Amino acid sequence: MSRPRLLLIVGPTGVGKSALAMELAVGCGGEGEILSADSIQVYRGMDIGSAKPNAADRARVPHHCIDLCDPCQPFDVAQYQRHARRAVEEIHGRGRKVLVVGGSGLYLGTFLGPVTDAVVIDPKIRREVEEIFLQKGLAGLLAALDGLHHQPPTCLDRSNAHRVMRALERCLATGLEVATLRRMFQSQPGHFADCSIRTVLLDCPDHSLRPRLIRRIDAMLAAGFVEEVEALRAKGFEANSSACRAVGYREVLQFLDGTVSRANLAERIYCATVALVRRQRTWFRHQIPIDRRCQVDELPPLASFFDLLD
RNA sequence: GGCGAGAUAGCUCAGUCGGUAGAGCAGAGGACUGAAAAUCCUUGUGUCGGCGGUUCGAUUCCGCCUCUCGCCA
Repeated sequence: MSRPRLLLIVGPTGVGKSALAMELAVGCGGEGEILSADSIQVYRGMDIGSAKPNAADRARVPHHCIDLCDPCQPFDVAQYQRHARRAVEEIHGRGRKVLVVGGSGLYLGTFLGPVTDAVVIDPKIRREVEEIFLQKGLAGLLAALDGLHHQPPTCLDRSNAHRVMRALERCLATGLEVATLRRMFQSQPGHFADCSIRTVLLDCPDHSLRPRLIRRIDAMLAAGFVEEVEALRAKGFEANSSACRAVGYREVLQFLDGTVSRANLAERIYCATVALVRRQRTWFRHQIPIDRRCQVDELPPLASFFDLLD
C-alpha cells in the first residue's frame, strides 16, 4: 500500500487558495478531494464570514473538515487532528489525492510536525489552574509554575496567561519541568509523519490583495453576514470566545452592540483582515517549510502542481 | 455678523500650575503544545494651526489671524 499523498496549499486569507484547489481537484482527472485547514470553517453556521465553499463546489468536489461542530461548542486542534487523520485515510482508501487548503497556521502545522502531546490533563488539575488564574491572575500562575522548577522557566511566553496555564497544567500532571516537556514534545513524530507531503505557498502582492479583500468584505455584507451573526448569537456562539472573536464576526457583533456604526463596519473588518494577513505571513515565513512559492497573478500551469503530488 | 468651544502622532484624544509631550486605535516586526481568524510581545521626533508679544525659556500665558464645530441672530 502506497503512502497517502498530501499537497498543502497555504497562504493568507483571500488570495484564492480555494479556487486553485478546486481547479486542481477537478483538473487532475477528478482524483482530488479537498481537506480544509481552517479553524472557523469547522463551525456550522459560520458560513459567509469564513468564506466557506458553497454547495455547488461541495457537490463538485468532496470537502472534508468543514461543519464539524456547533459554534457554541469549543473546538481545538486535537479534535481537528483526529478528523483530518480520518479524512486522509478515507480519501487515500479511495485511491485519491488530498488537497489540504487553509490559512490556519496551527491546523496546517498538524501535517508538518507535532502540535499536541500525549499528556492527559485531569479535569481537576484544569479547574485548579483556572482557579489560580481567577484568584491571582498571571502573577499567581507564574508563582505556581516557578515553584515547580529549580529555576524559573524562560522557554515560554511568560506574558501570555493562556500559554502559562497550559504549561502549568502539564507540569502538575506529569511532575516534569517545562523544558523537559518541551524537548519531549519536539522530539515526537508528527501525526502525518507516514504521509508524503508537499507544500505550496500562494500569495499575492498587497496592491492586488487589498482591493480584493475590500470587494470580498462588501460581498459578505451584501450576502447577509450581519444576519448570519444575529442567528449565531441567538444560538449562543458568544460563549465560544475564539469563534466569536474571529475576524469579521467580532466586528459585526460590535456593530450589533452599537459600538461600531454601519458606515465604519466594512472598514473595521478590513483592518482586522489585513492584520490577520500579516500574522499569517509571519507564521508561514517562520513555521512552515515551503516547497514551492507562487503568486496568484502569475500561476504556473496546473500540470506543474501535479508533479508535486507524484 | 455676535458669543462660546476647539486646532497636539495617519485617526480619536490626553497632557504640560511655563523647562520642546503620551495613551488607545491604525501601521511595522516578532512569538507560538488542545482558544490559533485566538492569545501574547516589541516598536512613537510630532513645524503641539499661523504670526507676533511677555519671558532666560512658550506647545502651555496674552494679542491678532486662519480653519472647524456648536449656539444665537
